[in-house]
Amino acid sequence: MPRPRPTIRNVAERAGVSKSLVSLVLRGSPHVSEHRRQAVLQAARELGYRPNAVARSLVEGRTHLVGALVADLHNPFYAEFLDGLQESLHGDGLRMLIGNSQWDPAFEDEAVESFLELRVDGLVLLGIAPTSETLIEATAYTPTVVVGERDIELDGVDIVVDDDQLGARLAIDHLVELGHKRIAHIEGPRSSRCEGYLVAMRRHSLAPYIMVEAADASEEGGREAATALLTRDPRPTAIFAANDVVALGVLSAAADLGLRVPEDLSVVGYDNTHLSASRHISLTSVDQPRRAMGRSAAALLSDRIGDPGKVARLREIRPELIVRRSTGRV
Amino acid sequence: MPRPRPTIRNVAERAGVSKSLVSLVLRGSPHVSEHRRQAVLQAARELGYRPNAVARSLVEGRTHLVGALVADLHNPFYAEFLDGLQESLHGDGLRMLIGNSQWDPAFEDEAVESFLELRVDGLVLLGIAPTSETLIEATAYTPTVVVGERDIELDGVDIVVDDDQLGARLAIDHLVELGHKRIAHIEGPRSSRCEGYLVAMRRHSLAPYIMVEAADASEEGGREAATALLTRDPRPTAIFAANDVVALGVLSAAADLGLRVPEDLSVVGYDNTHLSASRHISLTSVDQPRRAMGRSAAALLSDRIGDPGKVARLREIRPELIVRRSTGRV
DNA sequence: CGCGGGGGAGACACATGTCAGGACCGCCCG
DNA sequence: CGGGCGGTCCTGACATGTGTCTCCCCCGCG
Repeated sequence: MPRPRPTIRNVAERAGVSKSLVSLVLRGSPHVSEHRRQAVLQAARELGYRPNAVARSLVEGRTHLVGALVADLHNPFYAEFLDGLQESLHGDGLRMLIGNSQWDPAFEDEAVESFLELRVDGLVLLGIAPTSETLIEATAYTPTVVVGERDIELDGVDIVVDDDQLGARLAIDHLVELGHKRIAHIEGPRSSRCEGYLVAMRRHSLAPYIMVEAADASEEGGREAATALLTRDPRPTAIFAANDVVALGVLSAAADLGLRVPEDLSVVGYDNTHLSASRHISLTSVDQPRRAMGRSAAALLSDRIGDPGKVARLREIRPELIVRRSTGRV
Repeated sequence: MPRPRPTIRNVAERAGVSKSLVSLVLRGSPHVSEHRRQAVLQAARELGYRPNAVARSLVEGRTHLVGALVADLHNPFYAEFLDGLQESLHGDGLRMLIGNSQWDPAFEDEAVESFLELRVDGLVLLGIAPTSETLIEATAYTPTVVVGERDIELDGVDIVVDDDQLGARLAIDHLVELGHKRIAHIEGPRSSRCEGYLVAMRRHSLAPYIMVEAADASEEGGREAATALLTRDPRPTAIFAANDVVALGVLSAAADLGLRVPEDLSVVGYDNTHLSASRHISLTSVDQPRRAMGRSAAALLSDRIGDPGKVARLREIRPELIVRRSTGRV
C-alpha cells in the first residue's frame, strides 16, 4: 500500500520554511543561507522526497521527454541506435520514451498521439517516414528527427541516414579487389543501395556483369533470390546482399547447392548485425555506425529543441566495411 | 516555430461554453445536450486540440505510465517480451516507457529515479534484481513486477519467470529419446537450468554421464567450454547449452574439431532466439514464450496497480522445446 | 406556484516554479 | 544618533491545464 509521496509542502513544514524556499534550494538558487539550505536538504532526505516531474513539467511547459518511435524493436540496428541516442540525450537532460509500431501505420499514429498528449519535447522516427496526416501534423508541432528514411521534405525535420551509396561502393570495391567480376546484387527495400551497386559496377567497367534480383528483406527472400541467381549460367562468383538477414539466406542457398563460401562464392551483407559477427557465420558486411548515428540524431534534436524553426538538415553518416571470412579471392 | 498548443480554454471559448463542459464532453459524460456536445467536438477538431496528459496526470494522481527497465535491449528475449508487455498494457490504457541500464547498476538507479520522478504507475524490472537501496525503496512506493529473476523476497513484488528446470528437462528428455547417454551441459548464469539438467539426468539413471562445464554467456565462452568438453575421452555425444549464444559457440567448436552436427554431435540451446530459427543454423532450442510472459507481467502489474498491497505472486511460465536440425540420433 | 431534475458554470485542487515585494540588518551620512 | 539606502533572505500570490464537485438556473410538470 504505497503511502502518498511527500510533496514540497511536507518538506517545507518539516524544515520550518515556506515551500518557495524549498523550491529555491532544490533548484540550486544561490540566494539561500547555508543554514536553511541544510535544513531543507535534511528534511527532504528524511522524507525521501522526490520532486514531481509532472507538476514541474506543467509549470515549465517542458517535459524533458523525447519520444522515439521504432518500426521494429527486434531489429538490432534500432536497438543499438537507441543506445547511442539515449546516451547523448541523457547528457542534455532529456529522457527517452520508446514506442514500437511493429510496422503498423495505425500503431504509429496511435503512439505519436500518445507522445503528443504527453507533450514530449521532441520526436525521433526510426525507419518511419512521416506520411500519415497525424505524423505530418506532429512534425509541425514538435521538433522531429527522422532516421533511416531519405526524401522527407518537411519543414524543420532533420534527417539522419547512412550513406547507402558509399556503403554499396565499399562492398563492390572490396569484391573487385579480390578479383570478382560477376557480382550480383539482391535488392531490398532501400533502393539507394541498389543504385550504389549500379554506379560502382559501372565505375569498374563491369556493366555487362550487372545482375540484380529483388527480394523481400527476409532470410527466405534472400534464399529464393540467391537460388535464382546461382542457377544462372554463368553464375555469379559474388553476391552483395541488401542486408545481413538476406545474406544469411544466401548462405543457406549456397549450402543447399553445394557451394562453399568463400571458395566458390563470396557474400557481403549490410548492417553488420551481430549475426554477421558470429564466428559461425563470419559475414563480411557494411557497418552503419549505429551509436554514432544515435548520437548525431540526439545532437540535432537537442539543437532543434533549443531553437525550433531552424532549416531542415541532412546528416549522412559514413559506413564502413567489415571484412570477415565470407569473402575471398576468385 | 511550434505555436502554443490549444488548451481546453481555447476550445471552450470557440464553442461558447465553459471549460468544465468541454471536460465533460471529452470524458464522455452523459449529462450533456447533444447540441453542445457537437459544438465542443467541432471546436476541438478545428483547433486540433489534444488533451494535455501532464495536467491530467497531475490532477488524477495517475500517469497511466509504466516504466520498464531493461538490462540489455539487444537481447532479443527482452525485445520480444516488451512486445507482449506493451500489447497488454495498451489494452489496459497504460503506456510503456523503456529505460535500458546496459547492465550498469548506476544506470539502473538513475533510470528508476527518473521513473519515480515521472510518477509512473508501475515498474517492470527485466533481468534486474532489486538489490540496491534505490530499487528496493522504489518497489515499496510503486507496484513492481520482476521478470527473469527468482529469489526476490520483497513484499508486494510479483515475479514472472520461465520454469528453467522444466526447460532443461525437456531438452534432456529429447536427447535421451534420441538415444544419447553422454549428455554434457554448459552452465551459464541461471543455475536453475543446471539443476534441471542434473535432476533430469538422474531421473534417466544417467548420473555417471553427468558432465558440466561453466562458461560466461557468450559465443566465445561457449566455444571454450565446448572445446574442453569435446576433447575429453570419451567425448559427449550431445551438449545442452545454457542459451543460444553459447550454443552458437558450441557449433563453432564442433566445426573447428571437424565434428558434424548432428551426425557426430547434437546441440540444444535455450531461448529460441531468432538465431536458432535461422535455416543456416537451425538449432534445437528451448523456447520461453516471451510474448506470453510479457502479457503475464502486464496482467500482474495492472492488477497490482488497481489494488496495491496484494500478496506477492510468482508466475512460472511453461517453456517448450523447438526441435530443429541440430539434434539427431546417436 | 412549487418542486424536481437536467444542464451548465464557477470554484477549487493537484505540485511546482517564479516573481514581486516585504522584513530585517548593517552601513553611511547628515 | 537617527534616518535612509542597499542588500540579503525569505514569503505569499499567481500561473500552468485539467477533473470534479457544488451550486444555480431554468424549464416542465403537477
